Amino acid sequence: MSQKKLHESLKIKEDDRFPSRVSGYCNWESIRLIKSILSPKQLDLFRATCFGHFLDVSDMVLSGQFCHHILLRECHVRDVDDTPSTFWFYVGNEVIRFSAVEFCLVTGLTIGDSSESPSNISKHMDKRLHQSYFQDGKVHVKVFANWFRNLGPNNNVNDNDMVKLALILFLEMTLVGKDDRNAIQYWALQLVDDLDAFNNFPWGTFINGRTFDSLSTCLVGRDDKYKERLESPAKWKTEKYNVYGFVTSFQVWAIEAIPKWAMLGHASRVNNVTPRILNWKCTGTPSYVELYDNIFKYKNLTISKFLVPSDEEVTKLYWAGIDQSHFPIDPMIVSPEECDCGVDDDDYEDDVHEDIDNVEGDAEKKMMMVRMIYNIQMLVMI
DNA sequence: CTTGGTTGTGTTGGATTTCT
DNA sequence: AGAAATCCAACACAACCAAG
Repeated sequence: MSQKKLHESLKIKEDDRFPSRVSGYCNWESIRLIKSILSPKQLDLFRATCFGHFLDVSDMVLSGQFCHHILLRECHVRDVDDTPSTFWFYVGNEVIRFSAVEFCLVTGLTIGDSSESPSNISKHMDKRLHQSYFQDGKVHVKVFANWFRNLGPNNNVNDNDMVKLALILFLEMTLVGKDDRNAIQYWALQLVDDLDAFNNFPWGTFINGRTFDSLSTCLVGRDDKYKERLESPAKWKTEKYNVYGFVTSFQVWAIEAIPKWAMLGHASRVNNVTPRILNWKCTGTPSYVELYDNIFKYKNLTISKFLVPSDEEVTKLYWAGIDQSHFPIDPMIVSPEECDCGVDDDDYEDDVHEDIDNVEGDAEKKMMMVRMIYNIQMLVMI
């Protein structure tokens, strides 16, 4: 992969990189709450669900600056046929990939068919939980969390319901990661009443999609905004954005992709199990400049281009939905001329279609090559 | 020790988008 | 069109740290 091309494909040019404050709505207080309120028996039941392993996640402090540095290095890429959306970041002198593969290996959440909309799935289910605990009224995340907190450890909610409500609490506060003034997703409260259906739901696809949407839009247009702001008389010069969704998955992936982060002491390996989110404790929140000086300015940085599942991981249920041939091991770099920057929305669709028509043959060939190389690499690794 | 800068976090008004 | 849901961003504040 030519460095020059990679450089040109950056969504934000090197000279336009800007400092910013970053926060996420992914709140791990849910796990602390659940641990303090559920009985040992209820915790065992929770542990057996699709979110059970998250009980063992260590401290997860978000380093907004670390995430920001990576997001600043996003490349323009072309999606290949039905390829699920994939990020490529130009870090050091190479690219690193964040796709559903990485999300899956980090979180242990299943990737699967999500053709049917979630609210449709639970349409026919009754609203028993909603009615018995909230009289079918509005339930905002904050209200729900407070209600849960006030239950205390000695409540009279039965074991099964307690586990179901805890699942929703974790889903809303941590995985979905949104403003806590928003309402919880009522369809999830219906779905959870059928635990089997809930456990089999492709949460990985759902949460990854949400996280991807937020990560891919949070920087759009912000470099220009930053410049404007610097020149304006506004008192408030700092750029700031919030990331929705499950940012922790992005950070833990980044820790594995850029080993220097852990070497500098910002994260420490506490385990060697699956999924990988259980292996890391995150404590460091170094500044933007410090990160540049110690990590991002280096061109010979050691990185992991993409995550490769271990022998153990390929046997896991959550891995079953992944078809690796759908995930290119090299980005389909798009040059600035082909990118959508500065193109009006109306014209954009047509432009894209033209582009695809022009390069379809090449893209096909390239993908075949990519898949071949990938298969060979996989064989070598095994 | 103080000071000033940077960070994450919490709270909030209000703008924007989506739903009905 | 109007309401509800969702998101943006302006603060305030405490913890931390490095320089003076």
